[in-house]
Amino acid sequence: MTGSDRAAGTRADRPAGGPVPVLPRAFFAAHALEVAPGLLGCVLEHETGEGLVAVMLTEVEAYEGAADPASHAFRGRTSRNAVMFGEPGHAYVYFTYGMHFCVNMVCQPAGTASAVLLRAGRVTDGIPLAEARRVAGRNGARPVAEHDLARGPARLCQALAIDRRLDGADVCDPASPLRIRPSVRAGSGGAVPDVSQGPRVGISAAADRPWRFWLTGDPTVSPYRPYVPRARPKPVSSPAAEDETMRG
DNA sequence: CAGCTGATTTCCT
DNA sequence: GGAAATCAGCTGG
Repeated sequence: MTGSDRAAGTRADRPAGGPVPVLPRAFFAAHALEVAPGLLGCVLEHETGEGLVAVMLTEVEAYEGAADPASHAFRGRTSRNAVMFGEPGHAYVYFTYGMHFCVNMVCQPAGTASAVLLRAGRVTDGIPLAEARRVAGRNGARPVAEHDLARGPARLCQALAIDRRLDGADVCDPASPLRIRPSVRAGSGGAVPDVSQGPRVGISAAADRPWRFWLTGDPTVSPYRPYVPRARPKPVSSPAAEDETMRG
């Protein structure tokens, strides 16, 4: 590497001597339904000791608070969702299914819970590092297609190494390890991809609200999966085992 | 390709 | 005690 001339400088959209471009906090102070489509095309970056991985967002979902039964904040503030009630422009990271992290961008002024779930993106920087993270911890270690690196909310977090330590991180702070840059698709002069809208994925409540937004036709958008209740994990298979209370 | 299942922790009723 | 803003591996058609 040549050092000073091109360090982190593969992009020419940064004004010389100016501040690092990040989305202003006012952008996030609005309603999630307004913020969500505006996030498409923006770039989320996470810088760690391993290096930088960046993804251009291609799929998001809006969540309200008290008025949205599908929101984690629907039943009020808890230790898990506390960040959703705070200042906009911070990351709300939660852990689910015993193994996965998902990341949201907090919207609305402090006191009003609202957020946008980041569901998918296209890795634009640090592809080898993202690949290594995605195959880590697996035995078969089959290669991951480039368009699958951040296709899905938990995969996106794994590619970016986002975990609960980043819950509350300020993505509007240029000095933050996790930050978000403005859209690269606006004003480029080229064709602007269309935004599609449809129901949110994997939720049982308010499943009819079309609050999911994605870039039409983008291969990194996750497949739509409606909510389906799962059958009981272990149905009775032995006739003599009627004593279900035996576990104490 | 559609459908099902295990993994595994946090939160809520 | 059970569901959850999920994913990967496997099965069968």
